[in-house]
Amino acid sequence: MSLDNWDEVRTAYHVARMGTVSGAAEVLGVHHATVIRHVDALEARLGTKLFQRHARGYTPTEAGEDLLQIAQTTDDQFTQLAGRLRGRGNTVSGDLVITSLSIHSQLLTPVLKRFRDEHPEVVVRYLTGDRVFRLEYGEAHVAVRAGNAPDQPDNVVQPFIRQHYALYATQEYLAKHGTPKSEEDLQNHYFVGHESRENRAPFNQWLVKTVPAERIVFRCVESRGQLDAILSGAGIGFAPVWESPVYPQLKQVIPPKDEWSSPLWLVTHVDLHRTAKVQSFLKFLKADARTWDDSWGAR
Amino acid sequence: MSLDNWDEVRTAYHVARMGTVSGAAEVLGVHHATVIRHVDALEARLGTKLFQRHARGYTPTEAGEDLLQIAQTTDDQFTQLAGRLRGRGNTVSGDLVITSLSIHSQLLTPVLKRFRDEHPEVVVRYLTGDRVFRLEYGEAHVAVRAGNAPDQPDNVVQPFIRQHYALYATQEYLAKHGTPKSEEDLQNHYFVGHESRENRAPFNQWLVKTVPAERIVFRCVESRGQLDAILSGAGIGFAPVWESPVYPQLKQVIPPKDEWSSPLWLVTHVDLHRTAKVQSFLKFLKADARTWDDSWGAR
DNA sequence: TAAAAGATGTGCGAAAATGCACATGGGTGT
DNA sequence: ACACCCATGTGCATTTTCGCACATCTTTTA
Repeated sequence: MSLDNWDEVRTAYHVARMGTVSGAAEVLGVHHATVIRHVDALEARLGTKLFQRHARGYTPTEAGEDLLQIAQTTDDQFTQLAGRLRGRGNTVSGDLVITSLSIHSQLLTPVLKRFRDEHPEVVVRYLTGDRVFRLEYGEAHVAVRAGNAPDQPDNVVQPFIRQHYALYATQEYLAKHGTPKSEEDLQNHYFVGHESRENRAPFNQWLVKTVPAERIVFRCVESRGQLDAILSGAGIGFAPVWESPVYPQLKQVIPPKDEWSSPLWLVTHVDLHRTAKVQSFLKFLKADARTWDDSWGAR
Repeated sequence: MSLDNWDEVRTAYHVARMGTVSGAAEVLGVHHATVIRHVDALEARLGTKLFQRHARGYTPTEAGEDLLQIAQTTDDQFTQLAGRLRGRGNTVSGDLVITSLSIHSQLLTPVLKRFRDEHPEVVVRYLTGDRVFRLEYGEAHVAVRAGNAPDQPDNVVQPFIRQHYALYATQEYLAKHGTPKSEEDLQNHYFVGHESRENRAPFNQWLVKTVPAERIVFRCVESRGQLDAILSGAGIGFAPVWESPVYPQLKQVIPPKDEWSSPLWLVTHVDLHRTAKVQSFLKFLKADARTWDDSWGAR
């Protein structure tokens, strides 16, 4: 059995430090009767006299000196802790956890790097993966989500950018199968697509609707896998327009259409949305994003 | 401003450890509503979210993790402290502080040494000096006092031994001035006595009454000084009978009288009197004292 | 799919802790 | 020696805190 009342320890600590009940009461901002009762209760619980009572005040016994020393370090540590925690609320430091689908890694990583350049005391943790990291469990501060606007109750959702898609193929593929002359001509080509026809991405819906199923010859669940398939010359497929500059071998077969694009959302948990760290990052991210549209020629 | 409510920290600590409010409430033995209110109050005071709330429980934020670590060590230290303090009440260990006048040092030191042999985990601190160390201020556990029975309200007083005094002189003095044949013959000798005629020691009162003032030629305040004066051959004087074996050059001029003797008292503060350590020492001391009377031939 | 289990969160009555006033008692200084 | 000052200690009224019951929501299981 351990000490189950830390406030009484704190009271006894101040009594030992001050030497008098009255002095401790003043420091603690409580009535001296409260201090007496705390000390009495603590001594009764421990079965040990902590103080020698006399007319000049309370003198710590051996046990009281022992407690004084322990509680002194505790008080120091708590003071430091309170300083850290209070400061943390209004400073941009510590971990900044961002999450998104793997496909957005190349888009976000440079921004994260630049943000860290401006805030060196921040440790960026960028979580990507198949599963969606949940803000409710404190797994991330900010999430970048695609598709329809999320409507989780405790999430703060902001529109980020529209993600424009176009149809790409490699030079190698086009040399072998020719370049589609028109959209009708697409029916004679081979495609890389999503494994499931049910996928809600707008360009996937368009593909399913436009092209015969047997022409979608390479299907992946992961966007990254689809990109790899296109890069290997397996067929024509969708890729974000911002990704094409990275792969010179990709040729744009059909330019982006508005109906293919899907919005990206910035999502934060309501508890963390107001913190300086998150606000600072969101502001930085949106400012940075404004420069993207120009360089890609996307709206 | 620091953390002024350690119990709330303790509550938050258990929440962080358990991961759920309900779990923490069970461990703490309180209602889960209390836990929620503690955490809310602590977060409000700190201005920082400590936990991410969700349907599965409370997940610590960065700040919560920080608090968890600090409070973990605090809990460990308090547990150890409680163990030490609880044990101390019933075991014979730690400091044992004894005080007496300097004159009793040679009497008590051997007993203290033997007591420590039986209780090696005890550290004996033997305070002697001119001033009386006060039990009320926790300066000592046990005091050996001479004279009338002390009647301080918070002190537990027990009779110890009677201290028998006799008149001594050195061989050298007796060779020079002769040995008193009778008590009347004392008037022709020289004496070592207390500086003040008012001193309440019974043998001093007897001396003042029996011997002309001009025959008390060497006067000291300290008993030790008087003994040194006798040893130097300055005159005849009183010394405790138990001290004579230590100094072979001392010769007993007149054997002890009951009216010269003064009682010694064992005094303890009421708060410490019941502790095992003090009780153990008192018992040991009284048992040891029973052997003294025999060897000194005193009653 | 529906129900059961377990978690958080809130209004209200009960209980406990607190503050206040006053008594007591020793220490200090004139 | 006396009075004043400061500190401890206690009964009582008040404020605060706690526990209970119930509502709500999510996850899991039948």
